[in-house]
Formats: sequence, C-alpha cells, structure tokens
Amino acid sequence: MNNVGNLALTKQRQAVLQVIQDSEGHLTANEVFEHSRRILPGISFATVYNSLRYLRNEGLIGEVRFGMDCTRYDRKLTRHDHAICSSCGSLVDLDLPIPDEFLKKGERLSKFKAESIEVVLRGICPDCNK
Amino acid sequence: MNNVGNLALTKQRQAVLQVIQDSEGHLTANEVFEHSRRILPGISFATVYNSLRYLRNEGLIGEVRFGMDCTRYDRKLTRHDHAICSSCGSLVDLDLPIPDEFLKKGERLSKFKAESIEVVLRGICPDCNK
DNA sequence: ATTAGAATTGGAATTATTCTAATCGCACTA
DNA sequence: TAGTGCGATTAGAATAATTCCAATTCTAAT
Repeated sequence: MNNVGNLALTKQRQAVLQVIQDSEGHLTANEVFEHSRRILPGISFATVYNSLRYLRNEGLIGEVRFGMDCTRYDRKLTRHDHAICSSCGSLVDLDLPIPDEFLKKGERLSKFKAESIEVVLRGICPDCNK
Repeated sequence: MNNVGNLALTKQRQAVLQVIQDSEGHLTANEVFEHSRRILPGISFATVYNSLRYLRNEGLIGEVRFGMDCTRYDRKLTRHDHAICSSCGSLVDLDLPIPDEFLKKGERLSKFKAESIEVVLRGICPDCNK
C-alpha cells in the first residue's frame, strides 16, 4: 500500500485514480473498469465501484449523479426545480424563477439549442437537520 | 381500449396514469408498480415501464431523471454545471456563475441547508443539430 | 514471528431498466 | 358477421447498473 498523507491508496485505487485523471470528459463506471483493467488486469468491477466511492469521498474525483438512484415520476407537468437531501435522499420540488438571460447564457456557453433548464440544490432537508 | 382524443389509453395505461395522478410527490417505478397492482392485479413490471414511457412521451406525466442512465466520474473537482443532449445523451461541462442570491433563494424556498447547487441544461448538442 | 482487529477486495446478489417474441385488438374484406 | 392481416401492446426474459458481505489482506502491537 502507498500512503500519501493519510490516504490509503492501494494499487487498485491508484489505478482507478490514474484512469480518471488521464481521462477527458465524463467516464461511466464501465469505462473506468475497462481502462483500469489495462493497468491492473485482475481488478474486479466491484473494486472499481468501491474505489470510485472512496476517491469521491476523499474529494479526489468528481461525480455527476444528482444524488438519485432511480428515475421518479410525477403528476406535475410545469417546469420546476428540485432539492435533494444528501442525508436521507428525499426529493422535493422547488420553484425558482429562471431569468431568461440565464438560459441564454447557458445556450451561448454550451452551444446547445436549449429545451429546458433545471436547477438541482443539494443539501440537508429540514427533517435531517434536526 | 379507450381512445380519448387520439390517445390509446389501455386499461394498463389508465391504471398507471391514475396512480401518478393520485400521488403526491415523486414515485419510483417500483412504487408505481406496487400501486398499479391494486388497481389491476395482473399487470407486469415491464408494462408499467412501457406505460410510464408512453405517458411521459404524450406529456401526461412528468419525469425526474436528468437524462442520464448512469453515474459518471470526472477529474474536475470545482463546482460546475452540465448540458445534456436529448438526442445523443452526451454530457458536457458548462460554467455558469451562480449568483449568491440564487442559492439563498433556493435555501429559503426549500428550507434546505444548501451544500451545492447545479444547473442542468437539456437540449440539442451542436453535433446533433446538424 | 504471531495474532487481533481493521480495512479492502471481489464473487454473488440485488435492483433498475430494456428487449423482443407472443399476443391482442382494430380495420378491412368477403 | 366470421375471417384475416397488421400495427400496437403486453410481459417474460435478459441485460445493465450498483451494492452486499464473506473471505482475504494488511497493519500494528506484542
């Protein structure tokens, strides 16, 4: 094992970290697995997931996930935003008026033709906050 | 079958729609399945998924999903936003400066203690847009 | 060196979602 | 109105994404 600071960087975790740091863009867990195998052929999928969670918790890599583990369905049809509790996972609606220039700015910076824009606030819900 | 307008509302789809419309909040597919079974005991999980997709495409129900089918990992650690292409699913970074009052407003409306805030722009990416 | 306890690994299991062969039901014909 | 062709719909089976947990490995104290 290779301790840097107080970090437990096993060779599996080093391999996964190297894959992320050498990558451009946004790899899926599957892609990380495929690349990690080239560095460490025996590594398992589960270890890649364990390592990704560890590295994310240590703040060494970023994750795009929005805190949800599955799709949710809703009778509400109008555009609205959401707040997700990092502690209990609850998802609540939030109506933030989006200034039109905000959407315009997003279009300009991304070069996308925008269909919709949504804000996700992550934090601690009133229940979990005592 | 029961056609309303040009909608093919089979009894399965009617059951799923009724479940969503009678619900408060944000049901998972699994919860929709459990509730639908009370109305139509023989309905299968796959049919619930098919119906949810149909009803979403027809604009009869809302979906919270952010267009991603799995978690993605990233070397970038600083706060940033994302644009997701509705056509090809590509995910690109977007740096929108979030005014501090925007976060404050989110906190006030949701009653959450905010940890972070992220904007998701959904639209058509330059490649898919010819 | 030995061992107890903690941390890590990875095969197996679980959960979420999609695929597709079989079935259903409407429109048309005789 | 009975038969038939065909697109739409259903749902069992398969796949994909993620987590669980028993076995193993590592660390530190003796």
